[in-house]
Amino acid sequence: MIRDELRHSLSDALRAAGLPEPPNGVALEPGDPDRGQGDWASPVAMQMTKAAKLPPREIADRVKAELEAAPPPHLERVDVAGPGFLNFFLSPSWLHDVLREVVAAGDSYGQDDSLHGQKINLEFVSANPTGPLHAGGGRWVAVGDAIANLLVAQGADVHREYYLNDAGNQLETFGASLYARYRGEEPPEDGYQGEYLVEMARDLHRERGDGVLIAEATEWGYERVVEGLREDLGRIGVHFDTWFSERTLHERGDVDEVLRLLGERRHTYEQDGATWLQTSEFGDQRDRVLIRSDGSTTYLANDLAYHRDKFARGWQHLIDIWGADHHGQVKSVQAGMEALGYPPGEPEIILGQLVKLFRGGVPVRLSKRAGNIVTLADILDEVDPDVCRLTFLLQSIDTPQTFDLDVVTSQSMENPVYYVQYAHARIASIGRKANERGVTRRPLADIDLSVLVHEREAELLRSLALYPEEVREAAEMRAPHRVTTWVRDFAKHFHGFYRDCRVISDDDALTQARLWLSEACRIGLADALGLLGVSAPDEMPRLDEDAEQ
RNA sequence: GCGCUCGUAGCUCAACGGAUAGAGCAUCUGACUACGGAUCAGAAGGUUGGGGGUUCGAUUCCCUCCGAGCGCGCCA
Repeated sequence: MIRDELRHSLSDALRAAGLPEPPNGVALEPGDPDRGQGDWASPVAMQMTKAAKLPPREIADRVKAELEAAPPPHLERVDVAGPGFLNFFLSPSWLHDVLREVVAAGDSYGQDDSLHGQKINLEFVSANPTGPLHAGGGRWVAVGDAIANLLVAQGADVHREYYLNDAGNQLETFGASLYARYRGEEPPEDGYQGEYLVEMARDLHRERGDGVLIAEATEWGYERVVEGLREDLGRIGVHFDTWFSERTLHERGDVDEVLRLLGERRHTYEQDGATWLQTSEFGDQRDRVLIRSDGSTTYLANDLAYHRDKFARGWQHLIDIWGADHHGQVKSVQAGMEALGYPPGEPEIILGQLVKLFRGGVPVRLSKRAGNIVTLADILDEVDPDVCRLTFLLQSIDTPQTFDLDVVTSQSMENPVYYVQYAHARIASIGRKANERGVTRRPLADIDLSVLVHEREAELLRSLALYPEEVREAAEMRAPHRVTTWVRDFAKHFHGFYRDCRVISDDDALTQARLWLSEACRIGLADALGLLGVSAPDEMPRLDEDAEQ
């Protein structure tokens, strides 16, 4: 990796110049060649002004002299610019090395081992089993799966988990609503009004006839809903390793065990007939109830038992993805786990802002109970899973997403998935064309890459050089949209290259080099799309001629 | 009232504390007798909500005000 080599050279140069090294490491960033910043740039001289008690330009000059005395690979020259930036100008050969690195790594290019061997449990979606997944929930499906992919790419052992809240009174309400429909009555006022329950009741009648009891209806409906959840998730290509039933916790006495442990550790107290947990001692806004005065346990008590079980099953780090509407519970759960003796910050909670659904610019109100829902399945009926996923992965989860059904379901230019996939399909098309003409790629070791000097080619290789670091940062920040941003940018470079640089030509040497460059691009595109859970097609349907009016 | 999150081009969004804040869409102007035109190039578009502070340097960190979303139950 050229970046590491340059960092080492900088460290050596600092030492040789008798200067200390910045405590948080030598900064080195990609430069902008168009602005005369070279291929790489370091602000290290500005970082050191205080410690070295010297003006930044002078530090930079000294470091520059040392760098010239012992130049790093590919170095053509170092400039000192602006307030004291050290700008590295490299010969194009550094980019040719990038191409070789990409091809050598193959499909593992972009992978790293920063989380090597870590056993991580990632829980996401976990929508209540009282109805189908709604459209907005698709965000957690796409984001969760992509984060799992990112963690795996960093060497972690990742377990995807879905928590089924099948022990609370929500399920009872659901059962009562279904039962009411079954008997041809309206659901209770605070029950689930959704149309889907009418259909389910009809099926229940067909399968089991008359005389079904409410408990039986509830179980039948619950199983039916879970089947539906699995099916919807399967359609978008997401599979969970574990579907964990909350009931398990009660049946095994795990909740009682947690209550006993918390009491033993003297973190609980009685008040107003209820049992409270001193979560405020661990940073929560106030204490929380564990056992109600009627003797039942709260959601928090059950959740603590659940997270304790995840650790007991051998996972070293727990990550939950929650919608921002649950942010109020973050501290409570973390405080409870700390009270149980687990490390602070467990589980790690990734909060995502919610999706605002629009149709033709008009907001769509969603409520499972009111029965006015747009489901994920509805979206998948209209667009393929790739479009659905990428749309949810376009932006940071820190910002609320506006998801316009009309825009997403139209094959419009606002939908970047085609743009990116088209780049991949073009590469495959080049391969097909080469075959037709009897052109085959010779071993890379025999190819002279020095003919790759076009600015379009340089752009692609620069972008590929930064890719592994981009993936690592995306994993660290739990920010899959960074990969989306990268791949959109990369696809743009590829389309530009394709336009300006003919791959298959009469120039055999150039053809060979460009075929290998295309292969490196294919590797990058396919890997990034894979992380996002989006397919990388070799062909795409042609748009109709008259589609542009 | 308290807490969490957010505020960037007309719209949707990017930007490890780095140099002249970038893309896409929309608008306008152009481009191939070509490996797939779902393509490419250019123009225009900004007081990064306002004001302070820290820093060599702030969209980014801190404070404050304004505005938005969400949460503040012995619901889950």
